[in-house]
Amino acid sequence: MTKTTSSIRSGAFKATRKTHSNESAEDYTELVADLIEANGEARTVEVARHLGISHVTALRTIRRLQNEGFFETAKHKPIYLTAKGKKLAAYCKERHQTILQFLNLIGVPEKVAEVDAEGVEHHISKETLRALKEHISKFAE
Amino acid sequence: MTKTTSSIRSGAFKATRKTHSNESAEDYTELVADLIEANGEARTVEVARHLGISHVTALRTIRRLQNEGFFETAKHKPIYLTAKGKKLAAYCKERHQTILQFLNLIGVPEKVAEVDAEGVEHHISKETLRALKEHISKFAE
DNA sequence: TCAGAAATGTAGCATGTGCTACATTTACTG
DNA sequence: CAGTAAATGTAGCACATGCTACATTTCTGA
Repeated sequence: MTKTTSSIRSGAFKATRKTHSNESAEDYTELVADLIEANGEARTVEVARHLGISHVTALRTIRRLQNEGFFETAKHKPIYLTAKGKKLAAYCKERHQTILQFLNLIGVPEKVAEVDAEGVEHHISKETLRALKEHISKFAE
Repeated sequence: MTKTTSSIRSGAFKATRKTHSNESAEDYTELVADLIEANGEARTVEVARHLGISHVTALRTIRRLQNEGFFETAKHKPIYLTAKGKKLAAYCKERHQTILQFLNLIGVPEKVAEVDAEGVEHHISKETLRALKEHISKFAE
């Protein structure tokens, strides 16, 4: 019994780590989409302000995400979303709303729900999202 | 309207980042508890195997968590949990079970549920956990 | 128009987490 | 009890993300 009775589920941990590396893409694209909708454009300082980080960190990450094809931007210019970025932002926004709806449904206070949704959303698979939606509809009857 | 119509909710992002820094403590203590329960002791290589990472990475993190008061260990010796570590592990284990129960309840396939639970659990507040439990009981009637 | 404010950019540092390669220590087995 | 396998440890690298300090560019208003 050297193999341990608890099964080795390194797969789940690996999956979580992989998801982590996408979190910034999800947060940034969604935020940039919001800023564009609200202001017509998204600027680095605004992104930094909303995320509560320094403008330098925001700048560096925006550049990385630009290289990865989520943003289009140029020196001293605003940030725009590519098609890829828009798609991701739309998906994230909808997922975020669904999670908030669900947390609201089960009676989680609004402020707590906002924080939890922010942390949790990156780790919700399409299957779970679908299940959540169905579950919500049952109650909306 | 330079302030942006969308409210600035940097608080939620900050909270998520803070939670992130505790994720390894949660994963490691829970895993070490499982290993001790199964094998009588926890060794670095086993931790590494279960997490799907190299033993070097596991070693370094275990050391950090030892400095932070979660583990007791010594060179070439097994890893044990401090009272602080045991408390955290127990809380995490129960939370994990609750989340799995909930995902099962709404019909998420087992394998997907395992991955989602692993990713999500670190971001579930006490309030949401309580709400989840109450929600589950309603259905268990 | 031009000076100061705001935004952007660069340099350089820290921490956490991932890796491989290699060294040493411990444990097992013939 | 010696030799090898397994476990542990060290050195040194990478990347993502956080920071401050300082430089440069752009915008804005008197």
